[in-house]
Amino acid sequence: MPGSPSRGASIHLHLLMSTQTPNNTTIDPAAILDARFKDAIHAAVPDLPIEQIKALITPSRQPKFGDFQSNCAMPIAKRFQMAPRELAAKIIEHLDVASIAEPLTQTNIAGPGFINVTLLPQAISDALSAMDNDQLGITPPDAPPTVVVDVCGVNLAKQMHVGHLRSTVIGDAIARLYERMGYTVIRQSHVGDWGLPIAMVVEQLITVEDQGTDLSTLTLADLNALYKKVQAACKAETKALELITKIGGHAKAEIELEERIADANAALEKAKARLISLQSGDERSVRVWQLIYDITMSACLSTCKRLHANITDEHSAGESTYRDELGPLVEDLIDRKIAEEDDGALVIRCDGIKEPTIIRKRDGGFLYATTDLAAIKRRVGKLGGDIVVYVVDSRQSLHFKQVFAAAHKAGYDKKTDGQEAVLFHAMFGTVLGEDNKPLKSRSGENLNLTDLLDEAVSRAGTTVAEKNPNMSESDRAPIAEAVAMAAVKYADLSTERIKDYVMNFDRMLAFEGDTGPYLLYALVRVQAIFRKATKQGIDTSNYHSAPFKLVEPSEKALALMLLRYPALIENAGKACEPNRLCSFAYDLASAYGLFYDRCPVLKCDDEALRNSRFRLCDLVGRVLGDALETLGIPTVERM
RNA sequence: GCCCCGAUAGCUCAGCUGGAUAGAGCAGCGGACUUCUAAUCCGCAGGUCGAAGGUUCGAAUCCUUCUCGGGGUGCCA
Repeated sequence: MPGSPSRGASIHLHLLMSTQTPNNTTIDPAAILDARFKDAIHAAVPDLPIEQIKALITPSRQPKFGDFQSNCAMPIAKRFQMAPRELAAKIIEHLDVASIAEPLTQTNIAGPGFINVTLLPQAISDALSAMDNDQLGITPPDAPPTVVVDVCGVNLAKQMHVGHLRSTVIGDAIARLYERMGYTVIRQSHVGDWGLPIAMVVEQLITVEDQGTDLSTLTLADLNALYKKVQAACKAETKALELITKIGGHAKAEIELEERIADANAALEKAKARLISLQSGDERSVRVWQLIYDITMSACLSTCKRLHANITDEHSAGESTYRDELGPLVEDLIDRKIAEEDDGALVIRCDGIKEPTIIRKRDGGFLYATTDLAAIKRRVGKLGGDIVVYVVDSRQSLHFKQVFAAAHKAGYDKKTDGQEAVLFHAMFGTVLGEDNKPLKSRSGENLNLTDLLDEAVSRAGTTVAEKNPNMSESDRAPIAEAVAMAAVKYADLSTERIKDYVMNFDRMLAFEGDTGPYLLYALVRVQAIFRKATKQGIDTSNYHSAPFKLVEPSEKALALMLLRYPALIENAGKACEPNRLCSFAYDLASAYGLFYDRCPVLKCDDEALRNSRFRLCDLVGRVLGDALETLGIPTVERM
């Protein structure tokens, strides 16, 4: 599809049509208003086809305009050459919102034709009561689609760095959002565990083992150092040689370079030979490879666990697991004339994409596009994915555009029932250094993920100790850990994922303002009220069924905020944008902050009002807790 | 060359299908703790939404051109 939007908002449209059934039992005032306005518009403008009617209901920006507004009158008036305010009046005449909103009159029409609606307090209370259940008002679809989420994607013999943080944290959050919506979610970590770079490391390890080194004590840090070393050793500096030869004169330098290049080429040849022995199942090669795999995955999965990311061994589907599928897959593509030979290589050409997708090199080797095609085939055909989301660096955008198109051409995006899966690259921005340049792993010192997390915990520990001088060290440690993870993860999740990301310790580990710790703190304050109540002997057994009484503006604002939760989860999930949920969580916490300041709970003399506030606090705590859980951010009971 | 992405307050960022006076946080200034946890709350100040055109009742948002920055671009992953 030429000119298709690269932003993900509309990716699931066809899916929505097929799986989403309108919920008639909704209590969400915004949804009710939407339905009622559509009816009224239809009555007022019968010529407008029903499927084109949009009620355009949005929360009002300012309290003086009421709680919600409909912006429907202006575009319709434009289309039918009517006066918008007159049309608005006509819509109001046909509008039946008596059960949930204050009666609408001419004074509700403002500006060019906005229709302002103020909800009845009872309607807000009823809606809150209705959402006060285990699901917090979120209803799963009747036939839940299956979503495969490509996350994490670590490489063997390499420590996780900040780029993996993004894929892991954002990917896990997207998976959690889908799970929260009731979809079936399958996480897949496409581990880079195959190919020449790994063979280089295997070759090197076998060499040092022959020299007497005990491999059983190796750590991931050792492997990482080794990886860099062999990468450098195999890199032939042919360009430098050309340059020196061109300038001429430096005979000695020229000879040195030639020697180095010869060494590099020799190392490369040995690595290639090792790759072949590895691929053919040579016992020793495989044993060393397995050792590298185990060391890497053990370290990375424990980092995932520490990050509170639900990525485990069962989610790992390394490139090596596709090795036996690549040959047959390529044969299939040749047989069906989807792939063609070009200059010795095998390529797939797709309409609208200039660059062909190379799936087999001239020397017969396969490439990462080949593996990714096999992955799509497995994820759609075998795992039954209706949606496959790739949470990968934006620099891979052309690659995925090619692979998706190639998969489509080959029909690998068709499920067994013939339905086409939605393939979506949920790209995220490059991690930049303080100098605004991409952090390259080559130049990278001190930016591996474990160091970052340790630093975060250390800083959090200092703050926790300051705030809780009387708390024991053993009590402080888990709090510091949770606060640190909340800070790091929220910093990563709260910005628009497509934008480049400037790596900044102070910002990432800040504990004040719009941060993860702020959200934890808000939750702690909710919970503290109930603890204190018990301590003071205040009865909290009756609030669960207490009617909501929304007296103060701040508690009404808090209530309206809560009601937005179910729709927000759905929108954030379908767009694969966890940052929207972050915004919501922050807004909710802020609304609670104001409520907390303005509305005493324990000291409230009116028992009915006190119970209402208890119930409101309880609901805030559960929604905020649910939002944090959906983001994958750990919580604490005190801090 | 071609393709993709970005540009909003001093700094870091929000801004959902075009809506009313563009919002937060940090930094700055001024207030609020014998009070449900002050990791908090309130107020002040801070803007030519990169530039110029266009579309219309209405544009940070859509279209065109341009500037700057980043990335990618046939045999690495």
